[in-house]
Amino acid sequence: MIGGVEATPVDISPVDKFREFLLTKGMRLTPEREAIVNAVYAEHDHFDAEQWVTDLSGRRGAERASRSTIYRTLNLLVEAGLLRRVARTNDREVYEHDYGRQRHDHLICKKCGDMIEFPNEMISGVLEKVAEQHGFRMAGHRLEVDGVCAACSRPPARAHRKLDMI
Amino acid sequence: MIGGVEATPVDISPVDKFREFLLTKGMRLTPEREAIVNAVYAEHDHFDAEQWVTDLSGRRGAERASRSTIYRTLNLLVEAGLLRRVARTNDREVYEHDYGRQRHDHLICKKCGDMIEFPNEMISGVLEKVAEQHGFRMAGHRLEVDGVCAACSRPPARAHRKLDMI
DNA sequence: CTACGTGCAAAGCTTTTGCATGGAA
DNA sequence: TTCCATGCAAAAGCTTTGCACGTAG
Repeated sequence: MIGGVEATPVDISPVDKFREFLLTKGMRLTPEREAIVNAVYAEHDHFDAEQWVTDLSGRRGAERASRSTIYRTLNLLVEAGLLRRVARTNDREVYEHDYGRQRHDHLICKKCGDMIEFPNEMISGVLEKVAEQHGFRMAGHRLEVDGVCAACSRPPARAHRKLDMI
Repeated sequence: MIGGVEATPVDISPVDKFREFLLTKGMRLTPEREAIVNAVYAEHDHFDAEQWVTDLSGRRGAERASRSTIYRTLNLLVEAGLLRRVARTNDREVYEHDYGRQRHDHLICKKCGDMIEFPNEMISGVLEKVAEQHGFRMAGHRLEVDGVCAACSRPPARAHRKLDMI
Protein backbone atom coordinates (compact mmCIF):
# COMPACT_ATOMS: atom_id res chain seq x y z
CA MET A 1 0.00 0.00 0.00
CA ILE A 2 1.48 3.25 -1.11
CA GLY A 3 1.00 6.70 0.32
CA GLY A 4 -2.09 5.73 2.25
CA VAL A 5 -3.97 4.65 -0.84
CA GLU A 6 -5.57 1.31 -0.19
CA ALA A 7 -6.52 -1.35 -2.64
CA THR A 8 -10.20 -2.03 -3.16
CA PRO A 9 -11.51 -5.57 -3.62
CA VAL A 10 -11.52 -6.97 -7.12
CA ASP A 11 -13.96 -9.63 -8.21
CA ILE A 12 -12.68 -10.35 -11.70
CA SER A 13 -8.99 -10.83 -12.41
CA PRO A 14 -7.24 -8.34 -14.67
CA VAL A 15 -6.73 -11.02 -17.28
CA ASP A 16 -10.40 -11.91 -17.31
CA LYS A 17 -11.40 -8.29 -17.47
CA PHE A 18 -9.07 -7.81 -20.40
CA ARG A 19 -10.46 -10.87 -22.15
CA GLU A 20 -13.95 -9.47 -21.77
CA PHE A 21 -12.86 -6.17 -23.23
CA LEU A 22 -11.16 -7.83 -26.17
CA LEU A 23 -14.25 -9.88 -26.89
CA THR A 24 -16.37 -6.77 -27.23
CA LYS A 25 -13.96 -5.63 -29.89
CA GLY A 26 -13.74 -8.94 -31.71
CA MET A 27 -10.19 -9.44 -30.57
CA ARG A 28 -8.42 -12.35 -28.95
CA LEU A 29 -6.53 -12.87 -25.76
CA THR A 30 -3.27 -14.19 -27.17
CA PRO A 31 -0.44 -15.66 -25.09
CA GLU A 32 1.54 -12.47 -25.65
CA ARG A 33 -1.27 -10.26 -24.40
CA GLU A 34 -1.81 -12.49 -21.42
CA ALA A 35 1.88 -12.46 -20.59
CA ILE A 36 1.90 -8.67 -20.67
CA VAL A 37 -1.10 -8.28 -18.41
CA ASN A 38 0.31 -10.78 -15.96
CA ALA A 39 3.69 -9.14 -15.93
CA VAL A 40 2.30 -5.66 -15.55
CA TYR A 41 -0.12 -6.66 -12.84
CA ALA A 42 2.30 -8.83 -10.92
CA GLU A 43 4.06 -6.12 -9.02
CA HIS A 44 4.77 -2.69 -10.41
CA ASP A 45 2.76 0.32 -9.51
CA HIS A 46 4.41 2.84 -11.75
CA PHE A 47 6.26 1.80 -14.85
CA ASP A 48 7.04 2.81 -18.39
CA ALA A 49 6.88 0.80 -21.59
CA GLU A 50 10.62 0.35 -21.85
CA GLN A 51 10.80 -1.55 -18.59
CA TRP A 52 8.62 -4.28 -19.99
CA VAL A 53 10.21 -4.24 -23.40
CA THR A 54 13.51 -5.00 -21.75
CA ASP A 55 12.00 -7.72 -19.64
CA LEU A 56 9.50 -9.38 -21.95
CA SER A 57 11.33 -9.15 -25.25
CA GLY A 58 14.31 -10.80 -23.60
CA ARG A 59 12.39 -13.87 -22.59
CA ARG A 60 12.07 -17.15 -24.46
CA GLY A 61 8.93 -19.12 -25.09
CA ALA A 62 5.29 -18.26 -24.53
CA GLU A 63 6.04 -15.49 -22.05
CA ARG A 64 7.80 -13.46 -24.69
CA ALA A 65 6.47 -10.36 -26.44
CA SER A 66 8.00 -7.90 -28.86
CA ARG A 67 8.29 -4.17 -28.53
CA SER A 68 5.43 -3.56 -30.97
CA THR A 69 3.12 -5.94 -29.22
CA ILE A 70 3.91 -4.41 -25.86
CA TYR A 71 3.15 -0.91 -27.03
CA ARG A 72 0.03 -2.06 -28.80
CA THR A 73 -1.14 -3.97 -25.76
CA LEU A 74 -0.47 -1.12 -23.36
CA ASN A 75 -2.73 1.03 -25.50
CA LEU A 76 -5.41 -1.62 -25.34
CA LEU A 77 -5.06 -1.91 -21.59
CA VAL A 78 -5.57 1.81 -21.21
CA GLU A 79 -8.63 1.61 -23.42
CA ALA A 80 -9.89 -1.28 -21.35
CA GLY A 81 -9.57 0.72 -18.17
CA LEU A 82 -6.93 -1.55 -16.72
CA LEU A 83 -4.11 0.94 -16.97
CA ARG A 84 -3.92 4.66 -16.65
CA ARG A 85 -1.28 7.02 -18.01
CA VAL A 86 -0.51 9.20 -15.03
CA ALA A 87 2.57 11.18 -15.87
CA ARG A 88 5.49 11.65 -18.16
CA THR A 89 9.01 11.21 -16.86
CA ASN A 90 12.13 11.51 -18.99
CA ASP A 91 9.87 11.81 -22.00
CA ARG A 92 8.34 8.48 -21.24
CA GLU A 93 4.73 7.87 -20.49
CA VAL A 94 4.28 6.50 -16.96
CA TYR A 95 1.57 3.92 -16.37
CA GLU A 96 -0.08 2.48 -13.31
CA HIS A 97 -2.88 0.07 -12.47
CA ASP A 98 -6.33 1.51 -12.84
CA TYR A 99 -8.24 -1.50 -11.62
CA GLY A 100 -8.80 -2.55 -8.05
CA ARG A 101 -7.17 0.60 -6.73
CA GLN A 102 -8.61 3.58 -5.02
CA ARG A 103 -8.53 6.68 -7.17
CA HIS A 104 -5.53 8.84 -6.48
CA ASP A 105 -3.12 11.39 -7.90
CA HIS A 106 0.58 12.07 -7.43
CA LEU A 107 3.08 14.38 -5.91
CA ILE A 108 6.17 14.02 -8.08
CA CYS A 109 9.55 14.90 -6.65
CA LYS A 110 11.69 16.56 -9.25
CA LYS A 111 14.87 15.65 -7.43
CA CYS A 112 14.50 11.94 -6.81
CA GLY A 113 11.59 11.24 -9.11
CA ASP A 114 9.56 9.64 -6.35
CA MET A 115 5.83 9.55 -6.97
CA ILE A 116 3.79 9.96 -3.81
CA GLU A 117 0.19 8.93 -4.11
CA PHE A 118 -2.70 10.61 -2.40
CA PRO A 119 -6.44 9.88 -2.55
CA ASN A 120 -8.30 12.26 -4.80
CA GLU A 121 -11.93 12.25 -3.75
CA MET A 122 -11.71 15.95 -2.92
CA ILE A 123 -10.25 16.80 -6.29
CA SER A 124 -12.72 14.61 -8.13
CA GLY A 125 -15.52 16.25 -6.22
CA VAL A 126 -14.44 19.69 -7.27
CA LEU A 127 -13.95 18.60 -10.86
CA GLU A 128 -17.38 17.03 -11.07
CA LYS A 129 -18.93 20.28 -9.98
CA VAL A 130 -16.86 22.31 -12.43
CA ALA A 131 -17.65 19.93 -15.27
CA GLU A 132 -21.34 20.10 -14.51
CA GLN A 133 -21.28 23.89 -14.57
CA HIS A 134 -19.86 23.73 -18.07
CA GLY A 135 -22.02 20.92 -19.35
CA PHE A 136 -18.81 19.00 -19.79
CA ARG A 137 -18.99 15.21 -19.76
CA MET A 138 -15.87 14.34 -17.81
CA ALA A 139 -14.13 11.09 -18.68
CA GLY A 140 -11.15 11.37 -16.40
CA HIS A 141 -8.30 13.55 -15.38
CA ARG A 142 -4.58 13.62 -15.02
CA LEU A 143 -3.00 15.63 -12.25
CA GLU A 144 0.73 15.95 -11.79
CA VAL A 145 1.91 17.93 -8.79
CA ASP A 146 5.56 18.78 -8.99
CA GLY A 147 7.92 19.93 -6.28
CA VAL A 148 10.42 18.51 -3.84
CA CYS A 149 9.69 15.70 -1.41
CA ALA A 150 10.43 15.84 2.30
CA ALA A 151 13.56 13.71 2.06
CA CYS A 152 15.05 15.79 -0.72
CA SER A 153 14.20 19.05 1.02
CA ARG A 154 16.29 18.12 4.03
CA PRO A 155 19.96 18.88 3.36
CA PRO A 156 21.75 15.53 3.50
CA ALA A 157 23.77 14.68 6.61
CA ARG A 158 26.90 14.37 4.50
CA ALA A 159 26.77 18.02 3.54
CA HIS A 160 26.70 19.03 7.18
CA ARG A 161 29.72 16.94 8.02
CA LYS A 162 31.58 18.34 5.08
CA LEU A 163 30.78 21.85 6.21
CA ASP A 164 31.93 21.12 9.76
CA MET A 165 35.32 20.01 8.55
CA ILE A 166 36.17 23.31 6.93
CA MET B 1 -12.27 36.52 -21.28
CA ILE B 2 -12.17 32.81 -21.49
CA GLY B 3 -14.07 30.44 -19.28
CA GLY B 4 -14.69 33.11 -16.70
CA VAL B 5 -11.03 33.47 -15.92
CA GLU B 6 -10.19 37.15 -15.67
CA ALA B 7 -6.90 38.84 -16.20
CA THR B 8 -5.16 40.39 -13.24
CA PRO B 9 -3.34 43.72 -13.53
CA VAL B 10 0.24 43.61 -14.73
CA ASP B 11 2.72 46.31 -13.81
CA ILE B 12 5.73 45.19 -15.81
CA SER B 13 5.43 44.14 -19.44
CA PRO B 14 6.27 40.56 -20.35
CA VAL B 15 9.29 41.73 -22.30
CA ASP B 16 10.65 43.67 -19.35
CA LYS B 17 10.02 40.80 -17.02
CA PHE B 18 11.88 38.53 -19.39
CA ARG B 19 14.78 40.95 -19.61
CA GLU B 20 15.00 40.99 -15.82
CA PHE B 21 15.04 37.21 -15.72
CA LEU B 22 17.73 37.00 -18.38
CA LEU B 23 19.88 39.50 -16.51
CA THR B 24 19.87 37.36 -13.40
CA LYS B 25 21.24 34.57 -15.53
CA GLY B 26 23.83 36.67 -17.31
CA MET B 27 21.94 36.40 -20.56
CA ARG B 28 20.82 39.00 -23.07
CA LEU B 29 17.52 40.05 -24.52
CA THR B 30 18.26 39.61 -28.21
CA PRO B 31 16.01 40.77 -31.04
CA GLU B 32 15.03 37.16 -31.65
CA ARG B 33 14.01 36.62 -28.04
CA GLU B 34 12.11 39.85 -27.98
CA ALA B 35 10.29 38.97 -31.18
CA ILE B 36 9.26 35.65 -29.71
CA VAL B 37 7.93 37.12 -26.48
CA ASN B 38 6.03 39.77 -28.37
CA ALA B 39 4.56 37.28 -30.77
CA VAL B 40 3.59 34.85 -28.07
CA TYR B 41 2.07 37.51 -25.85
CA ALA B 42 0.27 39.35 -28.63
CA GLU B 43 -2.75 37.17 -28.86
CA HIS B 44 -2.73 33.44 -28.35
CA ASP B 45 -3.80 31.83 -25.18
CA HIS B 46 -2.97 28.27 -26.01
CA PHE B 47 -0.37 27.39 -28.57
CA ASP B 48 2.33 24.91 -29.41
CA ALA B 49 5.88 25.47 -30.57
CA GLU B 50 5.19 24.58 -34.17
CA GLN B 51 2.74 27.43 -34.61
CA TRP B 52 5.45 29.94 -33.93
CA VAL B 53 8.09 28.09 -35.86
CA THR B 54 5.88 28.33 -38.91
CA ASP B 55 5.19 31.99 -38.30
CA LEU B 56 8.50 33.35 -37.06
CA SER B 57 10.91 31.30 -39.12
CA GLY B 58 9.06 32.40 -42.23
CA ARG B 59 9.58 36.08 -41.56
CA ARG B 60 12.34 38.29 -42.88
CA GLY B 61 14.36 40.78 -40.89
CA ALA B 62 14.66 41.39 -37.17
CA GLU B 63 11.36 39.69 -36.38
CA ARG B 64 12.66 36.37 -37.57
CA ALA B 65 13.70 33.44 -35.38
CA SER B 66 14.76 29.90 -36.16
CA ARG B 67 13.29 26.70 -34.87
CA SER B 68 16.15 26.17 -32.42
CA THR B 69 15.89 29.64 -31.01
CA ILE B 70 12.16 29.33 -30.62
CA TYR B 71 12.42 26.08 -28.71
CA ARG B 72 15.25 27.42 -26.59
CA THR B 73 13.37 30.61 -25.85
CA LEU B 74 10.15 28.83 -24.95
CA ASN B 75 12.10 26.87 -22.37
CA LEU B 76 13.50 30.09 -20.97
CA LEU B 77 10.06 31.65 -20.84
CA VAL B 78 8.77 28.73 -18.85
CA GLU B 79 11.72 29.05 -16.48
CA ALA B 80 11.04 32.75 -16.18
CA GLY B 81 7.47 32.12 -15.17
CA LEU B 82 6.06 33.78 -18.26
CA LEU B 83 4.75 30.63 -19.85
CA ARG B 84 3.31 27.45 -18.50
CA ARG B 85 3.10 24.06 -20.15
CA VAL B 86 -0.47 23.04 -19.54
CA ALA B 87 -1.18 20.05 -21.69
CA ARG B 88 -0.11 17.82 -24.50
CA THR B 89 -2.14 17.64 -27.68
CA ASN B 90 -1.20 15.59 -30.72
CA ASP B 91 2.09 14.83 -29.02
CA ARG B 92 2.88 18.49 -28.79
CA GLU B 93 3.38 20.46 -25.62
CA VAL B 94 0.72 23.15 -25.23
CA TYR B 95 1.72 26.48 -23.70
CA GLU B 96 -0.17 29.41 -22.31
CA HIS B 97 0.57 32.70 -20.61
CA ASP B 98 1.47 32.39 -16.98
CA TYR B 99 1.80 36.08 -16.25
CA GLY B 100 -1.00 38.51 -15.56
CA ARG B 101 -3.55 35.76 -15.55
CA GLN B 102 -5.56 34.24 -12.79
CA ARG B 103 -4.53 30.68 -12.03
CA HIS B 104 -6.68 28.15 -13.78
CA ASP B 105 -6.84 24.66 -15.20
CA HIS B 106 -8.54 23.12 -18.22
CA LEU B 107 -11.34 20.91 -19.36
CA ILE B 108 -10.14 19.46 -22.65
CA CYS B 109 -12.69 18.22 -25.16
CA LYS B 110 -11.41 15.13 -26.88
CA LYS B 111 -13.73 15.65 -29.83
CA CYS B 112 -13.05 19.24 -30.84
CA GLY B 113 -9.91 19.87 -28.83
CA ASP B 114 -11.37 22.91 -27.16
CA MET B 115 -9.72 23.88 -23.89
CA ILE B 116 -12.13 25.35 -21.38
CA GLU B 117 -10.52 27.24 -18.56
CA PHE B 118 -11.73 27.31 -15.00
CA PRO B 119 -10.28 29.02 -11.91
CA ASN B 120 -8.40 26.64 -9.67
CA GLU B 121 -8.31 28.14 -6.19
CA MET B 122 -10.24 25.18 -4.85
CA ILE B 123 -7.86 22.70 -6.38
CA SER B 124 -4.82 24.64 -5.27
CA GLY B 125 -6.21 24.80 -1.77
CA VAL B 126 -6.65 21.06 -1.61
CA LEU B 127 -3.20 20.48 -3.03
CA GLU B 128 -1.54 22.79 -0.55
CA LYS B 129 -3.07 20.84 2.27
CA VAL B 130 -2.04 17.51 0.78
CA ALA B 131 1.48 18.72 0.13
CA GLU B 132 1.80 19.98 3.68
CA GLN B 133 0.69 16.64 5.06
CA HIS B 134 3.49 15.00 3.13
CA GLY B 135 6.15 17.59 3.84
CA PHE B 136 6.20 18.13 0.10
CA ARG B 137 7.38 21.50 -1.18
CA MET B 138 4.96 22.09 -4.05
CA ALA B 139 6.23 24.07 -7.01
CA GLY B 140 3.22 23.82 -9.25
CA HIS B 141 0.80 21.45 -10.83
CA ARG B 142 -0.62 20.42 -14.12
CA LEU B 143 -4.19 19.25 -14.37
CA GLU B 144 -5.77 18.02 -17.56
CA VAL B 145 -9.44 17.07 -17.40
CA ASP B 146 -10.55 15.14 -20.42
CA GLY B 147 -14.02 14.47 -21.68
CA VAL B 148 -16.55 15.89 -24.11
CA CYS B 149 -17.71 19.49 -24.13
CA ALA B 150 -21.34 20.58 -24.16
CA ALA B 151 -21.37 21.41 -27.86
CA CYS B 152 -19.91 18.08 -28.87
CA SER B 153 -22.22 16.15 -26.57
CA ARG B 154 -25.28 17.50 -28.33
CA PRO B 155 -25.94 15.57 -31.50
CA PRO B 156 -25.58 18.07 -34.34
CA ALA B 157 -28.75 19.49 -35.91
CA ARG B 158 -27.67 18.13 -39.31
CA ALA B 159 -27.87 14.60 -38.03
CA HIS B 160 -31.45 15.13 -36.99
CA ARG B 161 -32.42 16.51 -40.35
CA LYS B 162 -30.74 13.63 -42.06
CA LEU B 163 -32.62 11.20 -39.88
CA ASP B 164 -35.94 12.89 -40.62
CA MET B 165 -35.45 12.46 -44.32
CA ILE B 166 -35.18 8.71 -44.20
C1' DC C 1 -10.05 -19.58 -45.87
C1' DT C 2 -10.58 -15.34 -43.62
C1' DA C 3 -9.45 -12.33 -40.07
C1' DC C 4 -6.69 -11.19 -36.46
C1' DG C 5 -1.74 -10.95 -34.33
C1' DT C 6 3.11 -10.85 -34.10
C1' DG C 7 7.72 -9.34 -34.98
C1' DC C 8 11.03 -6.83 -37.36
C1' DA C 9 12.72 -2.89 -39.21
C1' DA C 10 11.82 1.47 -40.62
C1' DA C 11 9.38 5.57 -40.26
C1' DG C 12 7.31 9.51 -37.76
C1' DC C 13 7.37 13.22 -34.66
C1' DT C 14 8.63 16.58 -31.60
C1' DT C 15 12.39 18.52 -29.22
C1' DT C 16 17.32 18.85 -28.34
C1' DT C 17 22.12 19.48 -29.52
C1' DG C 18 26.87 19.97 -31.89
C1' DC C 19 29.18 23.16 -34.33
C1' DA C 20 30.63 27.08 -36.99
C1' DT C 21 29.66 31.78 -37.48
C1' DG C 22 28.60 36.38 -35.68
C1' DG C 23 28.05 40.11 -32.50
C1' DA C 24 27.78 42.53 -27.92
C1' DA C 25 30.46 44.24 -23.94
C1' DT D 1 38.90 38.95 -26.69
C1' DT D 2 35.70 36.62 -24.34
C1' DC D 3 31.07 35.15 -23.89
C1' DC D 4 26.73 34.56 -25.31
C1' DA D 5 23.38 33.57 -29.37
C1' DT D 6 21.81 32.06 -33.70
C1' DG D 7 20.89 28.86 -37.37
C1' DC D 8 21.42 24.81 -39.69
C1' DA D 9 21.46 20.14 -39.94
C1' DA D 10 21.74 16.14 -37.58
C1' DA D 11 20.77 13.52 -33.54
C1' DA D 12 17.98 11.71 -29.95
C1' DG D 13 14.35 9.22 -28.17
C1' DC D 14 9.82 7.40 -27.64
C1' DT D 15 6.04 5.45 -30.09
C1' DT D 16 3.76 4.00 -34.23
C1' DT D 17 3.32 1.60 -38.56
C1' DG D 18 3.97 -1.20 -43.08
C1' DC D 19 4.53 -5.60 -44.32
C1' DA D 20 5.19 -10.55 -44.57
C1' DC D 21 4.30 -14.44 -42.21
C1' DG D 22 1.57 -17.34 -38.87
C1' DT D 23 -2.33 -19.25 -36.82
C1' DA D 24 -6.82 -19.51 -34.46
C1' DG D 25 -11.63 -20.42 -35.64
